Amino acid sequence: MHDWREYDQNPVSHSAAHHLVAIAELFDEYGYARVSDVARLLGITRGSVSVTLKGLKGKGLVTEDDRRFLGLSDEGERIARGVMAKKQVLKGLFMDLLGVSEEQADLDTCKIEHLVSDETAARVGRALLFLRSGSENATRFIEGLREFGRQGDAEGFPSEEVQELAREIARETEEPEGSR
Amino acid sequence: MHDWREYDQNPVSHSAAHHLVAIAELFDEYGYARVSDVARLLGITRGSVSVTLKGLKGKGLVTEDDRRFLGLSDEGERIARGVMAKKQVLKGLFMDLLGVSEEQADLDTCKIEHLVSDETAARVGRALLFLRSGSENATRFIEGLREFGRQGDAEGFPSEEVQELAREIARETEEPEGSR
DNA sequence: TCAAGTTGTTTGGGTTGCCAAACAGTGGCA
DNA sequence: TGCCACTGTTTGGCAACCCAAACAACTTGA
Repeated sequence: MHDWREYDQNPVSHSAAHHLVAIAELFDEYGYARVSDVARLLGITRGSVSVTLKGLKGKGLVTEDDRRFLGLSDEGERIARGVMAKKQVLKGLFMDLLGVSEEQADLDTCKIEHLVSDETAARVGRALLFLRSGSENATRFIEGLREFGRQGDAEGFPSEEVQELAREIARETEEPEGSR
Repeated sequence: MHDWREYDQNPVSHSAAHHLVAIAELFDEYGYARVSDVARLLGITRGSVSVTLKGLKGKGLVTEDDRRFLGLSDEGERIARGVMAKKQVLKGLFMDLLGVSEEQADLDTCKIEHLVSDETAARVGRALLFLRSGSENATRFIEGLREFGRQGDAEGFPSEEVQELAREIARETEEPEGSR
């Protein structure tokens, strides 16, 4: 169906995404962002940030002031906002719908935020808006799920129950051979 | 809250996970797996597989026959089954709950399957089981969501609507500074 | 004013994971 | 028997990323 290595064929790498988001966040909070600030926020050295940003400037995603203040181009801004929005909606999905703790949701979304497609993220957003619309259907669903969740075997992963479910889904979608 | 670079502090790398899953899938389908088979399935050279598997053998995840047939140790098997199950439940979540196309769901899950925590994956599994339990709440929710989904602006990502939602979630969870 | 701290850059090193190419071993088959 | 196809391994290269360390160019405060 497609090549499994598409995982790193994204518009920007995980690293680059974090650099862009860091600049956006620093700008939002302090009104400016410098190499050192980005390095501190990301927990890496100034040298690494300096090199990475050189590349991002080359790609036209990051700009630099005459006073060494960093900024984002329109495209860089768009990417950063997209990644930030994806993280938030995924976090909302995990917490509000699935009942995952905030700590865990944060860990999970941090890893996948930049990998999820726009389409899927948009749908997650819609689902979340629906969930928050106060619809009768939505609230009852959540209640039902919470109740249901307390029943199953909560031991480890994957539980036998979940493995059976996984096999079932695999049979249904009938992945053609060689797709991964 | 935690270091953003945890993204690559996983028990096994994305690459290693795919090698293990490939062996499991080949074994399921043909009853055996060799270096060449894995290479063909993953679309990389035999040399690369040879080197990677040397490492996985060293970690005790992969075994080798006297006839050069590959196998998985208990731990390797556990990891492979876990990743495969995660992929399937996430795919189910995206398709059945969010209405994402199979093609897109496949692309998305392929990228994140090995990154999602056991806890979150288990909860996704429970939600999916609930969805398939035929519960009145579940089916009504899906219907309501489908209807709701047709209303919003479907232009690009992130739409203004979704960005607003993201900001809202961010305000609620109130991420402490320096968490990324 | 001048020493001390901060800033951004450069350089050499290390890791992971891929490829291409060269080898060597094995099996079939004419 | 000898050739061809296939298998698995090794080697040198390359591209991302990271760090540590050394620099030069500022601020800044006593």
